[in-house]
Order: sequence, then C-alpha cells, then structure tokens
Amino acid sequence: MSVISSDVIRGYNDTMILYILLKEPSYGYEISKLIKSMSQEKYIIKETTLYSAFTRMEKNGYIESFPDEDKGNGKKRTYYKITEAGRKYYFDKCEEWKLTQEVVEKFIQK
Amino acid sequence: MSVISSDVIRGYNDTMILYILLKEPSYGYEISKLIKSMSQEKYIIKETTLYSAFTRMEKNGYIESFPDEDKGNGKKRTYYKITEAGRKYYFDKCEEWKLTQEVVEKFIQK
DNA sequence: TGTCGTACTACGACTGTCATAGTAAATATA
DNA sequence: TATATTTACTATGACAGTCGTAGTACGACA
Repeated sequence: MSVISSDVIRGYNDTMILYILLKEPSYGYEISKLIKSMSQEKYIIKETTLYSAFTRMEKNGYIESFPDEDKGNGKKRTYYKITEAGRKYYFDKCEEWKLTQEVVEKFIQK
Repeated sequence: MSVISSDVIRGYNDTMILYILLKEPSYGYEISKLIKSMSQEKYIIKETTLYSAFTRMEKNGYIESFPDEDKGNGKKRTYYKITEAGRKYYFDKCEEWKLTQEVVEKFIQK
C-alpha cells in the first residue's frame, strides 16, 4: 500500500499546468488565465511560481518547449507541450491527490 | 472572496495534530500513533516533522506544553494542549482545506 | 547482556513558493 | 501622437515546512 509523504501535498501547481497541457500546447500567460477562470477566481497562480514550474518540469522531462512559429513580428511566446512522461506524472499525481484528500478529510471538521 | 495561496496547501500536519489535541492533551509519540491509525496506515508522520511542528506551533501560540506530572520515575513526556488561538487556527485551516480541495478537484481526472 | 520500544533533541539540506524588480513589445485610451 | 495598460516573460534571493541522519536515554523483556 502506498504511503503519503507530507511534501507530497506541495507541487499541485504542476498538476494544474499539466492538466491544461493535456488538451493542447499552451504558454505562460494563457495558462495563468485559464487557471484563474477554471478556479472561478479562487486561485491565481503567481508568475514566478508558474515560470519556475516550467523550467523544473522541462528539466524533468514532463514538458517540452517550442517557439511561437506563426508570426515573425517579434512577439515571442514560448509554448509548452506535455510529454509521455509528463502524462504519466500527471496521472500519478491524480492518484496521489485522491489518497491525500482521503487522509486529510479524516482530520477536518465540517 | 478569499484566494488560495499555493503554499497554503502545505502545513496540514499542523491541522492533523491540532485535530487530535482538540479532544484532549497529548504528546509526540501518542499523536504519531494516532495519525497512523486514523489514516489506516496511509500516512506516517516523520518524527522530525512532528517535533518541529510542536516547536513552531508553541511559538505561534497555538499549543502549550506542560510536563507529565503523575510519574516521578524519570520517564519524561512533554504534553501539549491546544489554545484558543490554536482552535481558531484549526477551524480556519478546515475552511481553507475545503476551498483548496474544491479548486484542485477541477484539475484532477478521475 | 542485548535488543526493542518509547520519547525525544540537534543540525543541516532540500525545494517549491513567493516577493521584488526589471525588460520589452503590443494594444488600448486620451 | 503620447501615455497607460496588457502581454510575456527573466533574474535573484529569501522563506519555511519537510526530511534525512544521527544521537541520547530510560524501561521492558528474553
């Protein structure tokens, strides 16, 4: 049986980002807007948190960056797409979340 | 409307500990056993995490320590009891947890 | 006598998050 | 046309909860 680590509960920003990338590649600003709207304004990811998540996840092989192609006008976005490893990581995190939630629930009063 | 911080999601060890202290005062070893059994062995708090939580929470005024009285045999336990501020903190954390859960859920696939 | 369980303390590393600050092009507003 | 705002990032370093490692010491049990 799997056991939870406490630090496990950290790093769910990665999960949110990956969820968005599951559908299609995207870039920083768009992702931050999506997280905001999807959470009904209840969660606004910090820019530094977001961009450092990109760096970390690319290093870990969960995402891959590529430049914005269609325009040569100078406005440069960096797009990210999820990798196979990233997909696996995401689904593992989903499982972990369910377990975590189950446990924490037992210590929460309604 | 309240907004979640990411780091918010950390520190639920404190919540678990306080939940136990809500009922009656207790001490490190007992609390760790309780967390283990209450979570059906799914979560085992690390000793260092537990004791540093005590230090931190006492400093913050959420708990108060007192020595084990009833025995003069040398086996010394440090008991902790929750304070009024700790009780408030606990219930605030419960609210925060519900909000957090709600948000993260939207990014989790079943 | 030695091992196991109980009940801690000390110390420092790790790492995701965050605050602060700055750059620069694109778009909207006056 | 001038200015403000939005878009789209990068850099740097601090913060703090968690964790790994190690050590102390008493009691019970075999």
